[in-house]
Amino acid sequence: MLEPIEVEAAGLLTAVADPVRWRLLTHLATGEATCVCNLQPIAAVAPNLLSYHLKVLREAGLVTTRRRGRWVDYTIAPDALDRLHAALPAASRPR
Amino acid sequence: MLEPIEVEAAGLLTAVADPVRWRLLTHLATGEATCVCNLQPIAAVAPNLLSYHLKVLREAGLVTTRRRGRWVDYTIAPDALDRLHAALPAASRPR
DNA sequence: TGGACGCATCAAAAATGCTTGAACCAATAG
DNA sequence: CTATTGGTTCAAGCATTTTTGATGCGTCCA
Repeated sequence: MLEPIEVEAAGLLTAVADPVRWRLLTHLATGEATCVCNLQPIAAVAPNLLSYHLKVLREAGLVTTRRRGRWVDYTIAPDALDRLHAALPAASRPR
Repeated sequence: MLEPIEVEAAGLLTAVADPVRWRLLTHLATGEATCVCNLQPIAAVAPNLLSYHLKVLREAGLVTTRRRGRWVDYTIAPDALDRLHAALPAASRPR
């Protein structure tokens, strides 16, 4: 019996529970839009693999993208950090 | 190049990024020591599997155990929730 | 219009994590 | 002692993720 809240929580946490994605999100946490080429040295993985990890963050709703000419800028979602903190276990959660 | 802080963070988050362990920790978050037999209905998994998940939480330092007769009580670590919040990505983290 | 650049997608391989069944240990009860 | 109860550990199977190499797609520049 999997409650919706814990599926949501576990899903969000899974998205950041990876060193590469954690680094990416930590960098984006400044709020600045950053093109993939500038995220490359932060992720320190192959380009296609970086794409994969960004997709995971995107599908978790933690980042948004916007094409700018040849580049694609990634931006942290406004509520991303709040949602992550809310996803952590906490005392006296209503069941 | 994996920095210690992100290994620690990813490790902690991985430990809670599982529905069963998330439920366990959420229950323990009240601070009450609880024997495995009482955690059983919360986890809703086979006894040995519950043991496995508790071990993961234990090795992450999120819970502690104490034997009481035939039973083993699990308690959330005092700093567990703080450490989890600190493990989330945040803006302007010192590099 | 051809080529280069930035990035995404795909399928298959490798790694990791979860689950299961059985055996095992510690503590109490009979 | 022996049996039972509460938990743990182990090895193997299964599923999900992560990684890799190749290919494709949109945009810009010459």
